[in-house]
Amino acid sequence: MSPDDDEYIGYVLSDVARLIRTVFDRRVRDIGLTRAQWLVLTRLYRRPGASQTELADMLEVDRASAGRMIDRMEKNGWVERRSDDGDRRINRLYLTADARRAHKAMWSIAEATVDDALAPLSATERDQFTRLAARVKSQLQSMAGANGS
Amino acid sequence: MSPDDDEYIGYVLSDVARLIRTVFDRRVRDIGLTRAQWLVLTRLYRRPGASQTELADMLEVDRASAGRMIDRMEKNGWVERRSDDGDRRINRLYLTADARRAHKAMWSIAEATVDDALAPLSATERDQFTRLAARVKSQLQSMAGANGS
DNA sequence: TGAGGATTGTTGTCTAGGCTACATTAGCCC
DNA sequence: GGGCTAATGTAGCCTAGACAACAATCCTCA
Repeated sequence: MSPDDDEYIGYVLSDVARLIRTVFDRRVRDIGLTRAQWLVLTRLYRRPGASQTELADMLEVDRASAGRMIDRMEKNGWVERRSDDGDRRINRLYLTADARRAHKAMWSIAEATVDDALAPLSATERDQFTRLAARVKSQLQSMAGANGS
Repeated sequence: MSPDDDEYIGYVLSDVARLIRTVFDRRVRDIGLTRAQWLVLTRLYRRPGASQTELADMLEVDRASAGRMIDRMEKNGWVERRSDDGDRRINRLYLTADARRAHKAMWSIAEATVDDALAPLSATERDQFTRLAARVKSQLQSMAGANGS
């Protein structure tokens, strides 16, 4: 493998993720949510009342990054911060009615986007691809968790 | 497939790419280049004297994004802008001696990182994974090129 | 009970990328 | 030549994420 090889898996994976984000964001631009924000939405839809740290864990993202995401989404009326009785450090997060309504629309766009992206693959290949990617992901998670190097 | 499924391929792929970037950047932090900057380096190593637009095309990235990347790398002494004789709009890009030296080191770190990430897969599986990802990528490229939707 | 350590969220500073609008410069064609 | 169009790079404004440092709060244990 050489730096000259455009098919190097490392390149390809970053590209795939960037392209998915770009395509998805373009498709849903008129709704006013981005892909990353929609991920927040799916998480809070399932677990309303989660704290910011819990949300960050679910998204596997920095606490600070999650906090800023919530800032944006709160400003735009998608998410509400409510204080926790009993622990004044915690913000409990809830979706607004608008957000709950948008959830379904966004999900079907997301599904269609991924379906389109995977269209060239057969059902079997999709399955293989998904399973292989999941294994790579969990390997990376342990590498990232192990404090680098 | 439901929003509740953490193994949804759409989630997994973004996660894989983000984790690779994080792990790689952490490993090479002391060198002073990030993964994205190292990608620039590999491209200019192969094609010294490329214009900014050509570089943007090679990276499949916005012209503006590429321009800012070059700003940062020029400031840090990795890249040089030289004006073109004959077309005053164009900046021709060249690596500095430092950058050419760093190229090899970065490449082996990149290779090791990807190798580690793919470690759980057999040789055959790696191959499958790479080929499947490449097909998904080219599908996404045509989707992104086709002006969204 | 009170001191020290852990947790939670925020802020600052950085890279990275996208889109739009724009000035400059080339090229082409009348 | 002169005017239109295309290409090039830049700047402004936005999201997104990482890391570090910090204040407020909570918890544990001596």
